[in-house]
Amino acid sequence: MVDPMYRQIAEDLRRQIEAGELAHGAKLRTELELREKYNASRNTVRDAIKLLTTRGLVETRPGQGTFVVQKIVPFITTLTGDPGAGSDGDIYRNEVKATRRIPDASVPRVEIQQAGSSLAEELRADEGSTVVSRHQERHIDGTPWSLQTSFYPLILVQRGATRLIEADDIQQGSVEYLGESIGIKQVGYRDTVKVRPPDAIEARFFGLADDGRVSVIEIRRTAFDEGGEPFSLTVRVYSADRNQFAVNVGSVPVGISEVS
Amino acid sequence: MVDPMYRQIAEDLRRQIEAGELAHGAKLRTELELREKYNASRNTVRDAIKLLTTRGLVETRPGQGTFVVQKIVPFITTLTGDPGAGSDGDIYRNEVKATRRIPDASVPRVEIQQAGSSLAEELRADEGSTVVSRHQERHIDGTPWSLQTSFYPLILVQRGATRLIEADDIQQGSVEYLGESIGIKQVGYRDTVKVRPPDAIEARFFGLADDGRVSVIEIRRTAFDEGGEPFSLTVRVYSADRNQFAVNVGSVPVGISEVS
DNA sequence: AACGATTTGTTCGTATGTATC
DNA sequence: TGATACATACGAACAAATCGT
Repeated sequence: MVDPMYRQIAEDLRRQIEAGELAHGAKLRTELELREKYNASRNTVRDAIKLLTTRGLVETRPGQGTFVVQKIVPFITTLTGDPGAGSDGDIYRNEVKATRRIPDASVPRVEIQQAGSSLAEELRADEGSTVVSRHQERHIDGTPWSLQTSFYPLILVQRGATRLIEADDIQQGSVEYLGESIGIKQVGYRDTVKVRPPDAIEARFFGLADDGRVSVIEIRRTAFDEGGEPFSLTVRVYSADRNQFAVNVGSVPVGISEVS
Repeated sequence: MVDPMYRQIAEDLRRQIEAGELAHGAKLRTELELREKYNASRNTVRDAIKLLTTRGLVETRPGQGTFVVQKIVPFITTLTGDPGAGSDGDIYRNEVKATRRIPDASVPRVEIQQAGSSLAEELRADEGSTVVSRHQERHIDGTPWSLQTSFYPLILVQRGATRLIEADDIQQGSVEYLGESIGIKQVGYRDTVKVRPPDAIEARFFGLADDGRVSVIEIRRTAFDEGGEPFSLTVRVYSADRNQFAVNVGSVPVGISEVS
């Protein structure tokens, strides 16, 4: 009937945090002290703390102690925008500029690959057909923000969009570049949003605990040309605890403030 | 230099799962068997399994064993739609109908509350002003799908939209009802998407482990009238492991298939 | 730079409770 | 009811990270 002891301890600590008795950033008592206070073993206290860490309430630092997590100011990205832009770094630049933060995108890592079944389906290409992938790490204010990989059918390069296979940032934005170089016009795009645990690379890049506690948000953007055919796929991955997303439909007043 | 043993064990099990040596739904060896295989203590084996659980790879069932998680077919909800509709149950009905699943919404729980600072700001009302809240549990095919709470300023009821305070489903959709009853026209809406750990109520409703392993997705939809003023806020919460969301901008071909 | 004190991280062994078959 | 398997709890020891002296 009664909860296990480690849950009771966790609940008591949670209550103290919610009630403000333990402020953000404050240090909890040490495991030895809590062990005495609750008259439990150190392992049981540790189980309670582990529960709170998976719930995102506290974090432990070896050699220092356990601390109530700081409140993070989320970064908001608007997914809806100009149907003819925004497939690559455009939204990135606009959003970052608007909020006066300092952006930084790494030099693209360009690879030539064969499309797997999933990628081929999303680009409506044949499985095994050749694609160009451009991978970038993106930061804001020096902290990791997102990992981005864009895929383009190699045919676009053969038709003249040769800069796609150069390891340079396409400053004007890839959508504009494709329009100017080979006349592809983007008339729309579709984003799919999904939440999943991070893989090892993502955990390291975002500085997340590698125990899958914090999720990442994956947004896949498929861009369509005038014929309704997809010509690029951009996959962006964000840390779920620092990012929010907005979707505006119809007429929406500007300057909606951020919510907690 | 080397990883702790429980991580090595977890890594070995993960590799087996990824490689398909352990199929979806397959039962792992018992903790005692794994203890012998890896020459470790049972507690260490349990630490390894715990790591895989938080990563969403396996689940344990008392008295039965540990199993590789089944692949879940995600349910996709499109956030972009008609600017003049979709604030309440409309999208719900449309989406569910289109995919031939069986929807079921509970009778609304209607409450009269005072707006807190956050809610007041989102509705651009005064803090402490009175609002109507309508809360519903929504299922698909009999399984829990989302928790939904809509907030309306009480002034709308006083102006004649009296059905807002009746504990009946508004079959025609609240947006249409507000238009017909008191002439409020929705010209747009804004969704904000955020990921967070579930609270106790959400964990129980979605059947999630109550240790915060699986996140929930919270979508707050603010609806705006012709004057650009917000007149309703709908908060929907989904389980992050079974749901994805789509955003269409511009001209996008229909019938994009679901991705894994 | 070195050292000791403090604090969390890992690993073991053991015992008992609870859920399932 | 008994057997099996996971859940909880205790105690102990050593390792590793951090900090102040």
